[in-house]
Amino acid sequence: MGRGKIEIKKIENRTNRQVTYSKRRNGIFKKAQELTVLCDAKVSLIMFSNTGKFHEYTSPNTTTKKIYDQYQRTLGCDLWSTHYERMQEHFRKLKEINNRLRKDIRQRMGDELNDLDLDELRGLEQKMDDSLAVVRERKYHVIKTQTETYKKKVRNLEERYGTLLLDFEAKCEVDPQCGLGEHEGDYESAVAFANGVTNLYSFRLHPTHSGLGHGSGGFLSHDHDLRLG
Amino acid sequence: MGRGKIEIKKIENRTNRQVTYSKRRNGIFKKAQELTVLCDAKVSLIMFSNTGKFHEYTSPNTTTKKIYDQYQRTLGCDLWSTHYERMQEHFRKLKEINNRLRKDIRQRMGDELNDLDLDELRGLEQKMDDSLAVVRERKYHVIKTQTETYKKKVRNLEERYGTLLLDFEAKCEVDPQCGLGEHEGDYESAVAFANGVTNLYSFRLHPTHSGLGHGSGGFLSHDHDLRLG
DNA sequence: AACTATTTATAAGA
DNA sequence: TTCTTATAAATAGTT
Repeated sequence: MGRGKIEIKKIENRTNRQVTYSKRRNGIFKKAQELTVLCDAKVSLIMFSNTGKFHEYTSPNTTTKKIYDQYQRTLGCDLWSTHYERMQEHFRKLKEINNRLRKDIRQRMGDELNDLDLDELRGLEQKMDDSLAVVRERKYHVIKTQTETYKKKVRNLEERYGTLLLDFEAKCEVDPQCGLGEHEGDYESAVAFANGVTNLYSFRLHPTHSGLGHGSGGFLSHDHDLRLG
Repeated sequence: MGRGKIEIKKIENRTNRQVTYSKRRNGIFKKAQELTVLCDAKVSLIMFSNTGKFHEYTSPNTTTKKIYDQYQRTLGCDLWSTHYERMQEHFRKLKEINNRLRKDIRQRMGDELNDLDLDELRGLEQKMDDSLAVVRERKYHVIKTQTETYKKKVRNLEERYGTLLLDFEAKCEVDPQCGLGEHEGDYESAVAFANGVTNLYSFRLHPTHSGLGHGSGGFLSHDHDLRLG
């Protein structure tokens, strides 16, 4: 219908194709609208041009979604249903796992023990006992590591302080006027420092204290708050 | 286009409407197909007649679902997207909860303790210790209950057996021919049964056994397998 | 379903 | 793009 008959095959001229698309698109939309009115039909017409441009016609009194829902009902579902069902299945599994985990935790917390029989209770107790041992072990390890670290720091500081003190003593012998009055008689402790003899240091500075307590045993007691830093 | 011009309004004659629907439907489908070829477009055309009959045209090399996906992408979501996104959000939350639960369990099992500091370790230990106490308590309770139940059953059976024995003795006195030879001299144990004196029964029937052991203490030991039924 | 007189759509040109 | 118009195509009413 036009000045000349055309063959139904892709129009190679870009402009021409676009013009034809535009014209025929309007033609189809008009026909769809007419069909809707004349025959009281529901139509959903979605088009994407070669260039990705989108146009649609949907009969009044309905929506694209409604038509698609009806489409799916008519064809006995599809489109989303498989995807949807897979999601539902995934949900189901996740929830199941979740519930198992929750139950496990609740049992390990001592709730919800009522449906466990004696064997299961003994198994649970055993597991928890083992796990508790691991946690204790780990805690002791952390305490030990921290203690060692601080011991080393203290020793290092003591040594450096002792060395400094010795340097001062030496300097005072050469120049008696250097005036470290308040340190007189500290030579002994300075030597001790230099050798890292902590107990002497502790005893001399705080004769009423029992020292830092390292190596005195019992520091692994789990009721003993040993935060060191 | 036809013998006469028609007004675009619903055709009231049912047959006429149906015929027109059929003719024009084919017309639109043909136009859609031509558009697809001429302009290299993608078309999805879904129609429901007045009577609910369904027809569709979809361009080759595509599917209704593909076109709808593109449709939604183009319109920036809709139709399913909100639902879909809600599902995704739900998924995310479930997974997160799941991971928290898993981590909690792993820590309670003694794995993955490395990122806990001393305080957290002490807290965990305390929790596990408390929970373990609850589990032990529950186990002891189950053991106790089971033991009590079986004790009662044994007592009840003893009593019924004893009563039966007494009845027999009485019957034999009235009719000495009743011939319970193998039970002669059992009167004493029968009375004992009737009074529920288990130890006597046990002792007389199995003089080398120490009885059922109830009330002997130590049966609450958790290393003692006490399955009773 | 086929026919066909007419209306409508549109290809090509402006 | 849009308008024009000659012509192809669609189709309303009829058979």
